[in-house]
Amino acid sequence: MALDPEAIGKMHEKKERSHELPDLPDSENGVIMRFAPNPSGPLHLGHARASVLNDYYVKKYGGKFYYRVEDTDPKRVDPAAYEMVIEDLKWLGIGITDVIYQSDRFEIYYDYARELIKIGGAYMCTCDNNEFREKKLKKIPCPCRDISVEENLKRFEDMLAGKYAEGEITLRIKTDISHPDPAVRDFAAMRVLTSTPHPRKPGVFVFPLMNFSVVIDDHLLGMTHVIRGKDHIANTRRQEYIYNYFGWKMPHFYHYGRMSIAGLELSTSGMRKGINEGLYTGWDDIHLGTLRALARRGIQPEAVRAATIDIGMGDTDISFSWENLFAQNKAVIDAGADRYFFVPDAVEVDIAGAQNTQAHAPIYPNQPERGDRLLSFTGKVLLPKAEMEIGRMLRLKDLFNIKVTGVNTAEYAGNSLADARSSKAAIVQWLPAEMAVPCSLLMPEGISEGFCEPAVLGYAGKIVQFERIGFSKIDAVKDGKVIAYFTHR
RNA sequence: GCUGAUAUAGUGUAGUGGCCAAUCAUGCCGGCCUUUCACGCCGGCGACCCGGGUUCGAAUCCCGAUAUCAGCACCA
Repeated sequence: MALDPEAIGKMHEKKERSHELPDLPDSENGVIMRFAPNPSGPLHLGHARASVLNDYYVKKYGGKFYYRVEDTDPKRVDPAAYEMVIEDLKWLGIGITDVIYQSDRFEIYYDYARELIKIGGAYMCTCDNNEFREKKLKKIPCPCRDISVEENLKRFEDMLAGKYAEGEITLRIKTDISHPDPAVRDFAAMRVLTSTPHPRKPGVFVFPLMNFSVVIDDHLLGMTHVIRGKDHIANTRRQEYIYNYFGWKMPHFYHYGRMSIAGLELSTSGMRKGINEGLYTGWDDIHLGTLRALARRGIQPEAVRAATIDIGMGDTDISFSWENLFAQNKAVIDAGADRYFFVPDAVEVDIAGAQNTQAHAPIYPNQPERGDRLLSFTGKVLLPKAEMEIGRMLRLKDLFNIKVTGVNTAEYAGNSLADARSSKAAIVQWLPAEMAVPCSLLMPEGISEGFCEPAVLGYAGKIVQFERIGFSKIDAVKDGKVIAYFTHR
């Protein structure tokens, strides 16, 4: 079979709406990157950016992509998140090479901490946290900064032996106490935490802080490039000290700007609070920006991916636009979405003067070969209440014209489509009263109750387009009733 | 307060000194197609934050102002 290469190219052009991201340096032999979230809940749109961007380059250049679970703060671990994140990544189509749990690596961090102390790159600080902070802001070193390596090592082993209580001691990286940026001055690298047991390692009570464990792992795993949010920009500067102490090569770092989403709670803790308070039904509540909420609404991973790559990794702060995501999603789902009638806020209408007949409505107008839906007319139909203005002429789509004569009555007004056109009659969706299936359409602003075609009962889990309403994901079908989530127009 | 970053149409994005009276997508408006307010097609609307400077020439480089954001945690 001969294929026209040009035609294939065009097909791709239409499908791939997102642009190419700029090249990465030192990528000739592949890249090693990672997605390293804190397992505190399921993934949301913000995580999508981090994971998709990194994944994009690993797919582009080849190499490895680690999902590294940054569970070094037991206070911020939701055990359920371990599994949820994996599910979400799978849904998003992220190609994970390996999964690393930082909570499996405490001994490694301890070893490198000892090394760092030995080479004078870190010290064990027993100062009060607030006092240290005040000194730091005034560029004054704390007394612990000058203790000997031997004493530091002793304090370190004492810490591991449990001789210090929570908050009594901190491993600090020796940077430059008068560094112009107060954020980098002798930052903390390890601490004791006994109040919250770690879900995976209940016996551990000495925990590394992110800036320490991240450097150790990034180096050990051979990370070549790191793309992360600009909230880490100061961390990169801090981490540079550790790289330099060990003489390690730094990966290339990129920091993208902040992304806000209009009217949407994006922090995991905020969402959790809302769920606990009953404000949201769960992690997949339609009002949330979690990937599972988007999935439930009928947003496809390809659309999230395209929208994310379209945004790119610029360091400008941006406001995420639902419009752009919906446009991407529409491009993905339209061709696969069969068309059906959904009559919201339905009224039963007797139509006088019409013969019993059958309507043939195309399942997908642009592709007649997909077939028709057969809708029988026997005198009574369901119509959207909003269309029922007395005296108005309506065209029942794929059937005939009527004239509204009362709240529940209408009369036959001919078959001519041309008449309907010339009198500017609205072409409306309708249902035979006897074959209407109750259907609740959940929209962000509320639930629209109505009826849909019986065939929709067979679409559980799929997306249809309710004509004149919009795309909808059939969430559940039970007891002959349809629950649908409105996706977008 | 200190440190750093950013500033192109409603939104997102391209553009790294002349080819930019500025790209693409989305949005909006108009038209075509159509028994959906979908898809598709055609046309249109709409932007270089402000002020200096460098240069023959700046959206692109420099300085300043303003605004926004991030960090200054025993979070990530």
